[in-house]
Amino acid sequence: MTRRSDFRELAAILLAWFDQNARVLPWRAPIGTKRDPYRVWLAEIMLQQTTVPHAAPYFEAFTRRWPTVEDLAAAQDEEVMRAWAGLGYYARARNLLKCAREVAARGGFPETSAGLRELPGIGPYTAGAIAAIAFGERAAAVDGNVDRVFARLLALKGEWAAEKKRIAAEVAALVPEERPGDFAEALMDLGATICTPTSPNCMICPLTGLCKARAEGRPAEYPVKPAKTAKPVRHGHAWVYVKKDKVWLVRRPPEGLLGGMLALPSGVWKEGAAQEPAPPSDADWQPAGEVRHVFTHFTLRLAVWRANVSNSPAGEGTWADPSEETGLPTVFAKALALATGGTVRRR
DNA sequence: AAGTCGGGGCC
DNA sequence: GGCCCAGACTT
Repeated sequence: MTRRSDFRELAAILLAWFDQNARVLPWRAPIGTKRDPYRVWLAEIMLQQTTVPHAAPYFEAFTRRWPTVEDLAAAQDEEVMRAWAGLGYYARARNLLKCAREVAARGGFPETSAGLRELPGIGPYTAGAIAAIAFGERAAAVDGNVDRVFARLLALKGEWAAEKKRIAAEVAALVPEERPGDFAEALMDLGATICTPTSPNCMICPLTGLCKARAEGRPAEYPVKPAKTAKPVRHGHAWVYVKKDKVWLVRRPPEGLLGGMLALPSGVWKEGAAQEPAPPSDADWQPAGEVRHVFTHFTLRLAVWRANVSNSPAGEGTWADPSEETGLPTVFAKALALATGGTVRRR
């Protein structure tokens, strides 16, 4: 464990840097002013494994449409899933609604990290971030930025899972009594703007004098992470029923990949060789091309088919205007654009 | 500890 | 093409 004296000035240095260099972001408020727990929570959920530029317009749309947690709790599931389309990791949206309803029922957010941790979709990082930023608790918020910053500060070379545990302990010990939320955001801003993954700008880093990786001269070589396994390829087919200017959309089952989302009819996607096309019903199916889409743990090659019909297919579904439809996950938006000659609509 | 779960920008 | 990103949840 690092001796506390090594880093005893770290928080003060970082906060002074933050006072001059804090990013201005939609979910933030001027330093020293009170933060709305609902907005902090919503932003933290949207930002899980998601970049700031990607999440920002969704945050604006959600807070405009549902200004309070009670508003969101009263929303229809389908409306929230539609509004989340394109943001990814759709279990977040499902948990977002569960969480909003629990919070509305209990009359507000828990005000401690331990209490927040009990809510769906709130893990160790998010609980710490909300507790520190919205409630001023002396809690640590260790995200990917903070892991990287401390891997470099300490020049950690060991097994990554073990090093992350050590980092969590180090950061927890360094959170100041005053301004714990600013400390959390300062570390994230430092990681996002200076101590970046591939080319850290040590020349302007306020912590350069404390950084062991910098002293070694090779900061970009940290953190040392295990090699990732190759993605397999899965093949599938998607079926675009066209009736006049409308297309047939279905809703996916509530759990699993793209769970609860609007979708094109699409069979099971299998690893290995391309499958024989097996349309859900007979029609004059014409090939529209292939969509390649990369998911977290596999690559999909989706053959897209189109047929003009005059009646609705069997089963649950709705006719939608493809030029106006914004509720589809990206893979289906791409497939639909291919079949209809349109473009992928995104906010 | 490993696998599941999205999407997009950057190198 | 691989990497990363304000990670959580399940097994």
